[in-house]
Amino acid sequence: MINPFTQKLSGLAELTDDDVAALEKAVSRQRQYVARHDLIREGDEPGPMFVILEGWACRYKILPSGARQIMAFLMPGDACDLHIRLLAEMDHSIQVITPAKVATVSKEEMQAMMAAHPNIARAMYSAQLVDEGIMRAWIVSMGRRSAAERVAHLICELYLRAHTIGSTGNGEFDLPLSQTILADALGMTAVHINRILKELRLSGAMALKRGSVIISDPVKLVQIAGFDENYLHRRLRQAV
Amino acid sequence: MINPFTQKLSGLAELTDDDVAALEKAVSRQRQYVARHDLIREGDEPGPMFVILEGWACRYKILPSGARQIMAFLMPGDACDLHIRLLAEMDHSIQVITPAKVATVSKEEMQAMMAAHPNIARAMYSAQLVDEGIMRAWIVSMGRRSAAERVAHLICELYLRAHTIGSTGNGEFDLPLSQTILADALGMTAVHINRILKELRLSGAMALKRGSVIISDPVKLVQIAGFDENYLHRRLRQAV
DNA sequence: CGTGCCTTTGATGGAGATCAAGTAAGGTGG
DNA sequence: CCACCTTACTTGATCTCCATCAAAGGCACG
Repeated sequence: MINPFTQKLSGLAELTDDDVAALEKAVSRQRQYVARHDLIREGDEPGPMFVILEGWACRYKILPSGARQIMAFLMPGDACDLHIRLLAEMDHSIQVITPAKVATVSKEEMQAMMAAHPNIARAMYSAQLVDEGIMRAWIVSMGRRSAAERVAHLICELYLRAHTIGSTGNGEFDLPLSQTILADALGMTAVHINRILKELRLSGAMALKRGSVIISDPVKLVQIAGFDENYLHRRLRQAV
Repeated sequence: MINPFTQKLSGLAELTDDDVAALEKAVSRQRQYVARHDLIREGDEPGPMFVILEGWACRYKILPSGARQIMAFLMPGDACDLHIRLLAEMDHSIQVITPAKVATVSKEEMQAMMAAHPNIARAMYSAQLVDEGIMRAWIVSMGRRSAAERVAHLICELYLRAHTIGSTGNGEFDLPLSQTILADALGMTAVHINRILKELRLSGAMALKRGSVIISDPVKLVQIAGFDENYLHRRLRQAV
């Protein structure tokens, strides 16, 4: 089974066998973490780049009030923070949500690999652009979408992202997020998320169960969310 | 008078005279735009990189409902979208807010400059990381801060950003944003922004007038906002 | 077989949207 | 210089969405 990092990047640029071999080698330094382990905390000095291989993680920040805001979800294949070593300290924390297997890639390894493999560099840059697009989409959701639209939009996004790493099956996919975590990501309370989920379930659009989502009516869900997948850039420019 | 792009990048990496000369040359293809001109629209194929030299711009998206969400402000010195050519189409639009002078830098020029001037490359990557930090901060604001906190936080951010390009003077700075635009950026209505501004004015923290802000009590404003400037990364790592 | 965490449901209050005017300031043409 | 127009700002009344508080049930895990 190919690793999800390679799988994701191969969707962002043409990779040769040589490129693939380099990627496989790059993620060979792996560690297993228990759920809720912080990979790095706000204020820490950035270290190596993390690549999620199994499980989910998130970027988050705790406010003085104690409230938490999740700013991004990281799923298998996602890498954090190319070039992060340029900064003196992290402005947010990264935590594993589920038990997770994570690889670390040093700055030197990364630089060498990107210099020797331009396809990989291109894929990494595209991945970063997509991540920025996702952040912008989150800003739009938080600013101008209702609670139900926000939930539906997030589920659409996560479904497509899971799809590109091959972890979906006919309208269903694993979503190891508690309602509390969804609330922290969408800027709501867990109680309200719960009501919205009930609403969406009754509408027949989707149903969230412990650990997985069933998208019973994809068309309706997309319609509720006002979802346009363009920001995920699944269709990239051919010749650059 | 040195151009603001050079000024901003020189705060992000040590630049030699040679680097500065290259930057000055890079932004020599300039054009003037009238207020509200779209530099590029959602769906367009990405072209050259834009560098704002005078005036302000913003990234935004229009929802099916007609609502607008602004996702970023661009002020003099800010560049848009390094590597954007890797994507097939824009997932958002960029519009000039005021009359503005904007330079365009082709992908080839940019690549040549970054290859020949590693300091510039480092500064550009740092700038991109800061921009990502700003987006994350916006997500936090939208998700977990009250209207007054959001406004105060944005003003703090814009003040510091304006400060690094030298366009502030003792607690006052130019802010050419209408209340409608602030509303579109902060996910509120113009009416509500107006009330919040009144509140902030009466509290003595700050006052917004046509075209400029007076920060009468910086300590109070920072306190209202819960502002921590770490995400702007004004202190960068020395040796990388 | 508890004992926590997570989910579900109800009741109530508040922040902010919406609707509806009205005021002030700048721009333009006569 | 004045009448007109446009754009931005200000204020009030009402309504909606979502947060908050409270409590009970369910599921997983030790």
